[in-house]
Amino acid sequence: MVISVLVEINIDKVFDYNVPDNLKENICLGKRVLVPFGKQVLEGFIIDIKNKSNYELKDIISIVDNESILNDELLSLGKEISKSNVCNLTSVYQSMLPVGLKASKNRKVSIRKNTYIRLISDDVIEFISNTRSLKQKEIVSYLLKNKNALTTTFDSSSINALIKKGIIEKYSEEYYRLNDNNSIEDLVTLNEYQIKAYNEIKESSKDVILLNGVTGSGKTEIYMHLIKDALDNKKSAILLVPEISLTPQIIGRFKKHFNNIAVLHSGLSQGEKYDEYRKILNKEVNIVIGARSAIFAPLNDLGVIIIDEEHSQTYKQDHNPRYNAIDVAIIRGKTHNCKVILGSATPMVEDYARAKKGYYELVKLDKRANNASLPLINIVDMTKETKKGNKIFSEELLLSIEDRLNKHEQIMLLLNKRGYSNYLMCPNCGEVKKCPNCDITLTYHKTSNMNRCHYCGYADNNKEICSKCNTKLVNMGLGTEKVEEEINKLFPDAKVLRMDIDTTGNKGSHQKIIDKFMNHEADILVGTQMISKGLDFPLVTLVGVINADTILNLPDFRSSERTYDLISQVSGRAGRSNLKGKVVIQTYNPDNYAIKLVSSNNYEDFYNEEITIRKKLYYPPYSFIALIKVGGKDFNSTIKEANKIGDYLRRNVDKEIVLGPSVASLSKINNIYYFEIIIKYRDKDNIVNILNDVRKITLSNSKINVQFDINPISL
DNA sequence: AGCACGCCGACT
DNA sequence: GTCGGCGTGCTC
Repeated sequence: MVISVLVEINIDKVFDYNVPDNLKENICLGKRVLVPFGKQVLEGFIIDIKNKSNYELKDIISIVDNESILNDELLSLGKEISKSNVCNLTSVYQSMLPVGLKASKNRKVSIRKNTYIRLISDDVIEFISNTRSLKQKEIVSYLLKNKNALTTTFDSSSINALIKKGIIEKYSEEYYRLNDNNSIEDLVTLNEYQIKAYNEIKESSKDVILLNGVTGSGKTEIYMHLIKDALDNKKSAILLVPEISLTPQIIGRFKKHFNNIAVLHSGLSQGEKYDEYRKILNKEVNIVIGARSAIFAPLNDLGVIIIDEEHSQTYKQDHNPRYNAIDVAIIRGKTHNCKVILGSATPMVEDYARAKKGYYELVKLDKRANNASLPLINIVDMTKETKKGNKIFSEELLLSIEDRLNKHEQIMLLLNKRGYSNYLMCPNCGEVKKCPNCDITLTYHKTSNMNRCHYCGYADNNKEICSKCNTKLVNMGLGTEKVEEEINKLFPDAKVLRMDIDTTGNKGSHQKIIDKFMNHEADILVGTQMISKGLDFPLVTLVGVINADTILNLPDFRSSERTYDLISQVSGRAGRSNLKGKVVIQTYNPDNYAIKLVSSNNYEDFYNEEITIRKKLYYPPYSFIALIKVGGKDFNSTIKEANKIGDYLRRNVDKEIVLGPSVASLSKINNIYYFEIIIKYRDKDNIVNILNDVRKITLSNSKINVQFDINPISL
């Protein structure tokens, strides 16, 4: 017997091994095996079973698993993902699994076991009447009543004596680190709007349903009812939630109504994740709630897949394999013949377009469940404020902060940290230099002193003067740390918390900051977009967006969409209770449609504006985008290779647009130079095939490293 | 990924 | 002469 093995290292080749007779019986696709590999010993997945091979074969060493850990569905799903995302197959399989089940020779995740004792003798009654030891009598009579007992309940010498006499035996049983069996409460009944949406979902004949419900409209309750329906039909359900929203509160809400839930997210330890996953493998759960990779949960008979906050960027993995959990959900939905529900208050423009075109079902939920009013949104024109000398905070924001501090209410200040990527802006009129070809913000490169377009490679060096009003341009770039510092200066008595990548490095620190703020141990929370999602602080009555333009001016065709998303989300943080909320948005672009329309809470109008721009410039949904990144140590030879790839693509595509290569946004990392090629295309299959060819060709070129990002979430 | 092989310069 | 630098190629 010969098996094909995908070894744990990311090598783009499959290796064949011979299976010795004594192991044949337990060979199964999707199990892991231990194999000799050169001078190493590695683990790998069995991906094929056959009779012969063209190679001189070595024997496998052993079989790691008793049961397959990659079932047939995952095996073929992995192949599909590796092809459509132009990436290595091993990495796809590995990312489907928790650490404890990945192929890896140095895996160190243990199964927790409890040791028990139980009776094995038939003459127990006789033993009790004959023995003199009180302790042993106590153990035996306990076991007559209770079947088993933890070894720790009794002292070990008595236990050992009983084992020696053949009365009892020790055995061990696995247990899960996280275990809860709550009493279950009935689901809350839906209000009339929720029922209408629910019925529309149930009656739809479409595979994918976009549930567009404003914040607070009660989407979660609808999810619960859909999940219950799946369970009632003896089927299972997956619910994906952005990592950051997977708080104990939201998990608790589901556990209140359902048993048999496995939870998968990065807050768990490796062992906990391993145990949660094993609950799925052992068919002990029928609901999986988790972040991106939970889409691979090997549940059988899926009845529904729900993706909450479907516009969230976190569903796309930002390293290899760059899969998008929504795409995976749709594939799995087809295989299981179950519906995929995409929920959001601010859907991805692409998905909304698909829904409007009828590819997806569009279900709307416009009413807030608890009749809470939306906060008042004020837009402050920072060009006017700059003239008054207010650089970071506008008068209005400062006055509002002071007012809330006096009333002992809380304040959240948002500043997107990605202000890092510097751009030049006119402080007088807010003009930002854009590429004449792409309508994309130019990025200022300090080293070369040039403004560059990361899409097409356009560059100019007019960095000094605004083309509209001849004012000297300023370099934009402001961080949360600076804001915290300024607040401390201006309001020395206020207690300030800061939440960003730098203050949430340790496990649990994220939750700690949230808890502190919740307990009113601080008055002001300064943070990046991580403060914008899902948090519910009843005392927050003011939200300030320090600079709404940081995202708006990112060199990315989705920058307006993201600005709209972020501001509408953070606005939802203000006035969640009976206290009236206020939002102050500081911007140099008060007339920008994304900013204007978010203040009137009008997604539909925003969508209509955005989609015309997308159409004009042939951006998604009117095209697909593929990003090819070419990295190499030597600048000149790398650009040469990148050009070769560009030429190859231009030769092999027809109507599709190939842009670049141009210098990547991060042009040099660790002394490796990066260039980017962008393809805008319609014919998916053709491009995927060509890109897989490019990958094959470039793999043998050790001078360069080529990465593919299909439908990148940011450019 | 890790290891051998091989082709160069530097050094006791 | 020989030690060791790392670029290249191979592992069923």
